[in-house]
Amino acid sequence: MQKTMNRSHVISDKPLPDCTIFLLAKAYQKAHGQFSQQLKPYGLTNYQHLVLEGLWYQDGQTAAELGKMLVLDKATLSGVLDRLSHADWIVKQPDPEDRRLTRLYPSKKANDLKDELIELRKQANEELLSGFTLEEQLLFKRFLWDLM
Amino acid sequence: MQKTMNRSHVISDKPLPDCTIFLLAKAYQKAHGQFSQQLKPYGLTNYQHLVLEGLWYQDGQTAAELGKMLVLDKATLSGVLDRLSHADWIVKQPDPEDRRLTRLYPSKKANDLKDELIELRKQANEELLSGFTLEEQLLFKRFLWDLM
DNA sequence: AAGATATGGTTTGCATACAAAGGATATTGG
DNA sequence: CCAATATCCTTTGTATGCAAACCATATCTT
Repeated sequence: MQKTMNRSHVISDKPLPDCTIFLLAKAYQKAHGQFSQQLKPYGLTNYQHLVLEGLWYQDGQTAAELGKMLVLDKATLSGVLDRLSHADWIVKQPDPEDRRLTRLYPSKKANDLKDELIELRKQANEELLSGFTLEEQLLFKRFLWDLM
Repeated sequence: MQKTMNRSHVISDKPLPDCTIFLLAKAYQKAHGQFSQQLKPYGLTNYQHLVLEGLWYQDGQTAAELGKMLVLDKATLSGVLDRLSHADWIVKQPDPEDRRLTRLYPSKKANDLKDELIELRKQANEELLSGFTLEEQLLFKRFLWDLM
């Protein structure tokens, strides 16, 4: 019932070591998990934080614009925005010129925590890459960037 | 400390380019999306395929063992296994020695498609990394590996 | 052996991801 | 000017991801 070990040359008893998709998933899983822990005290999720950063970068955006910028599906974004506005992190304001549009703004509560929350992300990134040299970090980010 | 070039130096009108967590998420999003498209004709999802690979690598595993191997939460795995067995991709067999355990086996249907499905993953990985040199590919995988 | 504890697996609850359909609101073409 | 079409956003349905609560079943302790 054992079928030799044709493929999947094991590295330290883990399988699929040659599957980059798997590695990507797990690297993301780890980064996501770490950051979400740090966001917990604020009652924010990763995507909610991401949306806030998007709005700090450019407020008054419509949901569609934000979705393009953050590469988020409209359906996904719709729910995130809903929870963000209910928790008073953002304000949804219908565009008077085109009533299909909803323009988005960070709330006062969000702006009061802006510096703190941006710093939090920076530190999370540094922590994530702390095992790499500066050169490796740049190379790694370039690789990720090129994948998109 | 070293907060030279602040954040968000825009590259081609996209924000947060210095956020590795974001880049990781999007790289994963892309890889995941591509592979899931290729799996669609088989009626399999990425995680379902992953579980099958895990069982081909070592069948008769318990859900807990598989979860450790694939770094999947047991709650998540529970649902995946349920759908896999309902669609006749795997067989759940309670362990007679310890009735808490459920041992998992690929079904005949799964084994008949084994080579095809493994090849599919290989090609998806090659496609994903096709823009990189062989050296870059190795380096990139090493980086991902080191993150875990 | 009985109670406490540990382990395996499922279920629940909430937050995504994404396809697909739907509703409201422009815009456009004849 | 109106029907066809396009756009924005929401809703629905399925598949995760993970924490937490929950059974059932060992195992350990006394």
